[in-house]
Amino acid sequence: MKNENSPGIKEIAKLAGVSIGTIDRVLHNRPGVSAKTKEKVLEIIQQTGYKKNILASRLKLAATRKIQIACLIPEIKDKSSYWKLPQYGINKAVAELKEQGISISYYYFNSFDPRSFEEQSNEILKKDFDAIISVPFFKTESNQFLQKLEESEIAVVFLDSRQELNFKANYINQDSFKAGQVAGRLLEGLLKENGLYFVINIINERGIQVNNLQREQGFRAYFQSKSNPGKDEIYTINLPFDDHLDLQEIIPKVIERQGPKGIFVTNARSFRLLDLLKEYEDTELFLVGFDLNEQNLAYLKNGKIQFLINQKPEYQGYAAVKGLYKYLTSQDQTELNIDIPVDIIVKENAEFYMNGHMTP
Amino acid sequence: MKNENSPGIKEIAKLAGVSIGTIDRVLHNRPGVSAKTKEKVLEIIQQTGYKKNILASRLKLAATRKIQIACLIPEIKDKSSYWKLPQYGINKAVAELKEQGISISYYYFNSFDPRSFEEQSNEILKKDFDAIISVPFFKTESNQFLQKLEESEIAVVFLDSRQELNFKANYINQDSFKAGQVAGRLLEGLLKENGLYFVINIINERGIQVNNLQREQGFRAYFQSKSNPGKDEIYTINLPFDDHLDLQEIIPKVIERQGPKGIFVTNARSFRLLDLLKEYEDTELFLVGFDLNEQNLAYLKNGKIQFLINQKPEYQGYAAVKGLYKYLTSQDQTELNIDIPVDIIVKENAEFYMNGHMTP
DNA sequence: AATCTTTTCGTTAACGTTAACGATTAATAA
DNA sequence: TTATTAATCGTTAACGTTAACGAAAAGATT
Repeated sequence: MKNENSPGIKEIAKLAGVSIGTIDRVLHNRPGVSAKTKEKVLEIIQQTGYKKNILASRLKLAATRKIQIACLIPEIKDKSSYWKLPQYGINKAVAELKEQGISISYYYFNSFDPRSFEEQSNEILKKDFDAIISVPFFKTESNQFLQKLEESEIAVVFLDSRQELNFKANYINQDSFKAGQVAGRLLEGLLKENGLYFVINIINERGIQVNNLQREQGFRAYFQSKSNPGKDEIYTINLPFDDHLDLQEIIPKVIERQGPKGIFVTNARSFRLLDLLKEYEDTELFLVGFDLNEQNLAYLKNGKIQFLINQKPEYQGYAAVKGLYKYLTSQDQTELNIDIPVDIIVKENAEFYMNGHMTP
Repeated sequence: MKNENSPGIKEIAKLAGVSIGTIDRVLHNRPGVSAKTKEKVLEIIQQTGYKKNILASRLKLAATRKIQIACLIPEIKDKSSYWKLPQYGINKAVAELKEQGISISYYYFNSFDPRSFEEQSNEILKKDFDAIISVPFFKTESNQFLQKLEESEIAVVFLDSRQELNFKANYINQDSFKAGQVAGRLLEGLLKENGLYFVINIINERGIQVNNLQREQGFRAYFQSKSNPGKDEIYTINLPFDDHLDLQEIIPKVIERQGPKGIFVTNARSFRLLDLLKEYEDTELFLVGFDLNEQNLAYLKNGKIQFLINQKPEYQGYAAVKGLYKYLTSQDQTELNIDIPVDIIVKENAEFYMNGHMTP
């Protein structure tokens, strides 16, 4: 059962009339080989289509120097923090790649404080990491970080959200605009023509997040693209969230309107809204929200939330590590940019997507 | 950056006071080691939690004997055959595992002829395969096949559908009952109370397929579980499909009824139905179907189909190979049984799921 | 021309596992 | 007892890649 295997370094050496040491030097761009022989070797590599055996390579390297990845994400304050989810996926991927020689180091920043991001990113730069997984929360600070990383040729993958930065980076995240469009489609199906809609942005002291804004834009774009646009009413309500939500604004605008209403909450906190709307249970609300946290799932189960959109945070982390491994071992960058599908969750299919199910 | 690596075979040998050859014999259950030393070695393996390095193992073994997988699926007649999709995923996984030493051999049967399944499965049994990927289309023939495979301890993974067989096997497929429930939920959202529904089973000469039946059952179960069951009307129509669909039955029952109607087509052929209903365009139909074939997607795009359910056929094949590899190299069976999520597809998120997107 | 640098290259020992091949000891037969 | 066979075990070379080490050749310096 011996097969015509792809050529190894030994075959290349024989064909080029040199030793495997020289081939290795060419492959790794190390000095100590004359221009002439280098050219010859590269030609043979081209012709034969030599591909290094990652198995053998990692077997050797895992014992000497691990692939070191740093992960810089927001602090995980409580047990149900969103950021536990990508971390779960990252840890899973690292565990799977354990014997390939890989290590992960976590750094945390305060998501209300750009300076903490800067401090932590500087800590990372002091070390000798091969790649970074992070989140483009703060525009200027992310740009600074990217600039320094570009100089030292360290790969970066951003999770969760995307914004225009001055340096190219890799993104594994959901297209929030498209997610907003999907939300529009789903609510329209429930309300039909001439619907009444409310986009609820739950904002913090730093204002609205880029993800949420893009979701709203997508939502509105969906209704604009209808054959009879303008027949629907869409209102945006920005609710500040510090300790608690203040419903002063929402009560007259939403509750006191007649007929069915479509509510689109652009972040993970739709459950907060519903917690406070308990006393208005007779209002006919249709709600689409984001993320499969415990509270949202409870409302999905009892029918207060019709649809949830999942952005597969666990898989984002998982895919980032796997993608980086592939890139660092094979120079294959294709898996570092993933447009996460807009998963639609209803009561009946919710279980599949919980507990960090890692299937596509 | 040298790390406390998990112990290798050499450490075990030293601790047990024997040579690595003996350890290897114990690990592979090969003869030539006395009961006493075997016991001792096993104890050390227990204590240290030794795990073999798959990297090194496959590096060695890939050169001598490949992992050989046979895949027995229905014939692929035309370019848009459903069975091209799992095959795509299988080939992708095999390509990724190429240097690990793996090979795939395809066998095809005629899905209308159980005897062709039997013949092909006998062909497979003549060879020396390590594992089988197939489809439990024919109950008695699948049972026969499983029995013979069990004797020779060959692993089996069934894709696509599930039915009760006399021998245990692994399944990577979507729970069709749950998919039917989801379809019920989606159509109900569009029709609201007291809806009028039609379940369309498109059947062939061998009768209704098990998947389709389970989907119908799930659909009906959904409406049974409503708080006010019995208010909805649900009719089942079995349409024979040989060369073409005959709409004689469907016209009076569906088209001539007043008001909006929900249509649930339990297989991939919803486009066939719509092809024939072109002349009745003014009827208010809401349609949920299965599978992202080209024709269904076209109807999704132009709004004739509201929702499609995706069963990720490419991923099923992909996961089968990856799961088998993990099982055959690490005795880890956990990835051989996957309950594929019921992906809900609308016009706005369809693109993510096309072209065999392999992300969870 | 002889010595010293520098450049260029081949040799070799690992990484951890596998399995063929011998070597040693124990068990049986003569 | 000695010869023969069987059971038990250690040694070794390989899988393909990596990189340290040192040898040889070429170049520069007195």
